[in-house]
Amino acid sequence: MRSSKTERTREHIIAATAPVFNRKGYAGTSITDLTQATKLTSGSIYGNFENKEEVALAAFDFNLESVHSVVQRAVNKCKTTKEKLMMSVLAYHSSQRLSFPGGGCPMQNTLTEADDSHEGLRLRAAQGLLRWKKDLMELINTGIAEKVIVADTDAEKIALHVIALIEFGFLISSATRDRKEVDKILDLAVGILSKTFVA
Amino acid sequence: MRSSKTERTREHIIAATAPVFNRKGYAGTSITDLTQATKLTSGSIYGNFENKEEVALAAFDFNLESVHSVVQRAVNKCKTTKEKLMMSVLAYHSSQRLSFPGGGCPMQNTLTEADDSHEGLRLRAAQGLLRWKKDLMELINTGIAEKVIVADTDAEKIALHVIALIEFGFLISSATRDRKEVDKILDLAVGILSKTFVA
DNA sequence: TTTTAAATATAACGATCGTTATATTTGTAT
DNA sequence: ATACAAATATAACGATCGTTATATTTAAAA
Repeated sequence: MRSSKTERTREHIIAATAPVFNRKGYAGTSITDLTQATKLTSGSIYGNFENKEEVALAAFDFNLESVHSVVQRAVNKCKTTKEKLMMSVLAYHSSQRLSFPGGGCPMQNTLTEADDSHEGLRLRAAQGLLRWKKDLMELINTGIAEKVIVADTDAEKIALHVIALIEFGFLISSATRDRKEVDKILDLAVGILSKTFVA
Repeated sequence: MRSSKTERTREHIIAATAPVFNRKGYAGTSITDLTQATKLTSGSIYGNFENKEEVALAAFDFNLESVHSVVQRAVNKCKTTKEKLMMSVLAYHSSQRLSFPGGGCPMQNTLTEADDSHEGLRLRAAQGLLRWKKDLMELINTGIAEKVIVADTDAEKIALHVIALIEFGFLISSATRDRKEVDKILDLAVGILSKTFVA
């Protein structure tokens, strides 16, 4: 029988190191960083993971799921498709103050670091982007079916446009360290969405 | 007299290491990477730079200037303000095949890596973003003065919107490794710009 | 409670990290 | 051509890198 203690230790390592990886990147994170974040020794970490990369992959999944579930929870509280779509953007608004992992968007962080090296990480991040796009497109297409979004809307275009602006929100947040700047960008995304709504 | 040989060596180091830093990041680039890229020894590099960070800062400036000058050259070939604005986006189009430094947008790479650590790099990248925004805003405001852009256009909003989409173009390029995906995003930026033009 | 296997800690490995002291080569000015 | 200073190479430094072998502790099964 697989010990439940083992499972919990593994998940403790992932949860504790995920924000470190997101802040310092794969190359910038050392095993010592992992032992400090987990209060465990390197032997213990290597007893639960094959190597640093395996921890990084699990940490990335954890970070991506963190963002996704936080947004999804906010979206699921909304009743109408229109409200859900709006919340898909507004969840990132500073007024929401939802608990995203520190250090920006894990997807963007990973895609910019793992250009050629770290192919495993790059693939996972790319898949995350596709899922995000798919989720938004499904919401948009539902809206079209419900006739609350104009029929000839290009769902993929709108989805990518919205994602682009949210990602830039993360970027400008790193640059300015000013929450309000993010909100200005998100307003643009709201504007893009609003234009697809039937009058 | 400051030897011209010295100057040239310094610039050789910068030019040779700039693409390495852009691809592998600051933490991911080692002194050995620098000696291999320059065909020099570590002693020679430390004879011309105080430490790794100083090389990285110079390399970042070089990368940013590379992108900026390539785009600026294309923009300056255009006659009208409208054409210049369009070229500010289309310069990134895959059909242009201009020589950007490999590894994506140096500004985005640096801002995502240097969240808390590497404050010097972060500040430089933030300044680069501000300059880019300013350049675009000036172009837009010129267009307004010339009455080719509608008077109540919010220059800052449009500039940020365009930058956001171009940056996402770099990101999606890392994710999909497909040039055509970038062009789809740039088309959105063209659309944003077009809507500001007077009929 | 005893046995036993798994989880964790300890301690070390060779390799590479960024950096520097020193030797050698090179270019420049006389 | 010689002397001298600057540029570069050589070689090493201590520190830390990621990883592993081994010892110790812990928890589950009997």
